[in-house]
Amino acid sequence: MKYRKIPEETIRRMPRYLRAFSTLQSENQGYISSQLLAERLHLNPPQIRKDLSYFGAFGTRGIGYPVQSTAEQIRSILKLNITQRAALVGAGRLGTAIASYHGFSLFGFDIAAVFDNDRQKIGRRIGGRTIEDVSRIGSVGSRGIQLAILAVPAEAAQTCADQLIKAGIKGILSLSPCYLETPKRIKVISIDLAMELGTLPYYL
Amino acid sequence: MKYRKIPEETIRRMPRYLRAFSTLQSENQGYISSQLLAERLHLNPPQIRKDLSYFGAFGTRGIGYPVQSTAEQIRSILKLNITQRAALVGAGRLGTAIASYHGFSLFGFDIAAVFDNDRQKIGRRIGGRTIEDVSRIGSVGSRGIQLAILAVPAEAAQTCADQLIKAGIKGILSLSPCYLETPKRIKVISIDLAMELGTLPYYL
DNA sequence: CACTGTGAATTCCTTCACAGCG
DNA sequence: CGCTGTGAAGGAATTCACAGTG
Repeated sequence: MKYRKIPEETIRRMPRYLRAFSTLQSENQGYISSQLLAERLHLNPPQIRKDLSYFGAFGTRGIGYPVQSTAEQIRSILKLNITQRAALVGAGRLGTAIASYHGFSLFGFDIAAVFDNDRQKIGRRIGGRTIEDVSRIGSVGSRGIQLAILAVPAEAAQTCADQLIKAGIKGILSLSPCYLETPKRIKVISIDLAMELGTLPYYL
Repeated sequence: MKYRKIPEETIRRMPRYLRAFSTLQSENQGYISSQLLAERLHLNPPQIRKDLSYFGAFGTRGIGYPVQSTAEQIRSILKLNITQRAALVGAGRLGTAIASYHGFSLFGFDIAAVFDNDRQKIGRRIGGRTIEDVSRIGSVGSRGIQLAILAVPAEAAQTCADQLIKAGIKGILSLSPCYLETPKRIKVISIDLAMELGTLPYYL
């Protein structure tokens, strides 16, 4: 396909494809058609074919997509073929839940550091990591950490984000209910549970 | 404006507007222009004007939107002018974090019940509520609970969802990394932190 | 005059329909 | 033949440009 800008929405669906292909890998499936994959993911077959085709022709006509190699392809497109180290900032209840959540490893993430500003918490261990003083955030650059998960109170979020960016962080997943002011080169994904829940009553 | 279908995306932005207007209320601002609001929310002014105009003409030409009454309007559009009771299913680390998160109250949510299947946890209190046995989920209907937050392991999510729906739940916010099979009348919002994080390395 | 409200234009994304290939 | 890959069509959301109004 001649080059066309890859839609943002396609990128957002890629991890879904990867999860599906990972599952198929563990089921030892050899091939999967867009039809069958669509049923699993509740998408339309052409959507899947178009999405994947943005990155090249992975499929075999008449048969489908080879599970093994397509999984690898998607992993390398998303740069998840190498272990991605992430720092977790905030070791409160939410941070603790995240630190002990094993779902990240499927995508090759490694929560390589946990920071907090509470003297009580520093030095304690959660999810197998020792909580460090937030003042040591500057060390992430030298530790090969480019991503951060922010699970701090809204008031602290902007300050933490500033420190993280100064320390060389390139992408942030924020769970604080506020907008972060960041340079354009930094990719920020923001999730606010209350806001997501806020749309539900409308549909009642 | 003659009737036009309200875009899904507009609905998704409404809680953002509500949060902004709530803040403006507490700052005792009388009016706000789409221009200024757009700067706060990092949106374009016409976007905001169009979104709000789907629900009627709330603004005053030459001045802007009256903070107090627009906030009330949005609250009633989203059905957040009345207290919305929600059940939390799963009192693990994530559930505990959610139970003690105060951000929901800004939108008028009340976590009115917490369920878990772990005998160890039943009877204990988190976030001011007593954890109930998941077998009592059927009681939500009679307790005026129409919404649920699902924070259980992926394996348990579908079963819980089925029980919730049988009990009369109309909307679900799921934090489990899996697709829920539900009747079309049920609104489901699904958030998978690992998948959200999964897009970040792509942009590095 | 400064703002909102809104058709029209544009951009973006999805779906279709079928050509192309194993 | 059965599937993928893709240009073209269709649909949805955003942005523009300006008419309308307190």
